[in-house]
Amino acid sequence: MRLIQAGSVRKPRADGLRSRKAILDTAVLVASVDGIAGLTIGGLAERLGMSKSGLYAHFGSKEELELAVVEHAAAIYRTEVLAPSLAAPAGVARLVAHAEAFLSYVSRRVFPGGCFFLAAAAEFDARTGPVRDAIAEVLGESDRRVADSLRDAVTLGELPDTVDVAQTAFELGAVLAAANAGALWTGSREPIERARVAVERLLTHAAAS
Amino acid sequence: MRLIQAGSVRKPRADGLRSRKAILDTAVLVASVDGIAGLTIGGLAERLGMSKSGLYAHFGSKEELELAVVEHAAAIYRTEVLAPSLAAPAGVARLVAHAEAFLSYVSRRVFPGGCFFLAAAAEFDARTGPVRDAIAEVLGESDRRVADSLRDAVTLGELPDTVDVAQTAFELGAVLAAANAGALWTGSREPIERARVAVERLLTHAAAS
DNA sequence: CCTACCGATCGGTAGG
DNA sequence: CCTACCGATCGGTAGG
Repeated sequence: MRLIQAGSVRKPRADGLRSRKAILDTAVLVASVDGIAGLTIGGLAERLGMSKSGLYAHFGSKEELELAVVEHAAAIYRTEVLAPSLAAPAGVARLVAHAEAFLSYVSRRVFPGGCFFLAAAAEFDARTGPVRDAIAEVLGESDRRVADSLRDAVTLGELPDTVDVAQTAFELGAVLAAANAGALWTGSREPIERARVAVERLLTHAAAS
Repeated sequence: MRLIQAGSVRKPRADGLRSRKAILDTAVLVASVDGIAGLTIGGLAERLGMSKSGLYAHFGSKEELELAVVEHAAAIYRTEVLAPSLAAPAGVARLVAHAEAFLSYVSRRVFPGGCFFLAAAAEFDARTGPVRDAIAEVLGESDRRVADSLRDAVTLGELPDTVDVAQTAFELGAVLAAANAGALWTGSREPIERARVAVERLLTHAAAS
């Protein structure tokens, strides 16, 4: 029995994991600029100075590579955006922390092609399959962080219970996505600052509703 | 002198123009779903039941085809979104007409992959060249329609002159783009309705500022 | 991790 | 508009 699929369950060596990480670091950069469909095994291998079959030693197929790339990008997104906001106190403070973390992540160009998951969502909006599902999971986590924080703010009495949580979450998400798109398209920081103003205005309006 | 580039200046026959239109109609549909980079001469030829060299009779290169596709999509966008809003009276009415025309265009799926130019902007935000420039031209026309209408509204006394035109235009654009992205991603009409609510709220806020 | 290969498809061209 | 072709590159595999 042990021999069945022995290759896929065997423990990778330390340098195997290191080279897997090196591959994914590069793949995530390429995918953020050229799109996930823009990833090619050959192109990636050349950038890394290894052969195509060297890549196939780590990922059995293109789709496995794509999934690993999305998971690698997810870990970065959680570290850069979701973790910092969770460190802030629940409610309005966490909502503001989320917006600030997201705008910082966009303007620091953590991914050179802007927010990996907004780009991926646009690329995969007409497709189905495991890659789309993995992208949806991360987008869902981010949206839930916003909606949950709004609900917490109501529970804590920071916002009135007349606030439309889903509507406010939609508008906050719209403004953050537009900051990303605008910063990429124009190359300026203006969209980032406009998003800050809009978030503040949205929260002021929610507080007065 | 007349013989130089005689081929490219000769007058196309009527059926040549008809088949060119048929090619572009199909190409625009494909590009809206798979992206402009997802267009292939071979794939397009097969869908149209013609040979690859048949396509090269109309477009000398892939980039020429891409430019023609963007221009064809631009004509549709002007007809569906920019023309209807221009028919409305200047000011707030034209602004509302623009938003309604855009949301209608998105929810009627004039392009099956959603707004052609928002998708194209995401795809080309890291590139340079004539295709990006053609996309930028259409996005600029649309943004100008919003900003001009806001300024007209101030001139007409419909909005106070304390309104921040650029900031309001940013927020309106954000909400319309989010309606497109959300409708595509979720497949529901909810983002369209949320955008309507947000536009109304934005205008109410601007009127009271 | 490698070399060496596979069939399929890419954009594009020659010649009609 | 066509057939027939070009070199390059795609994802993937055999065998080491």
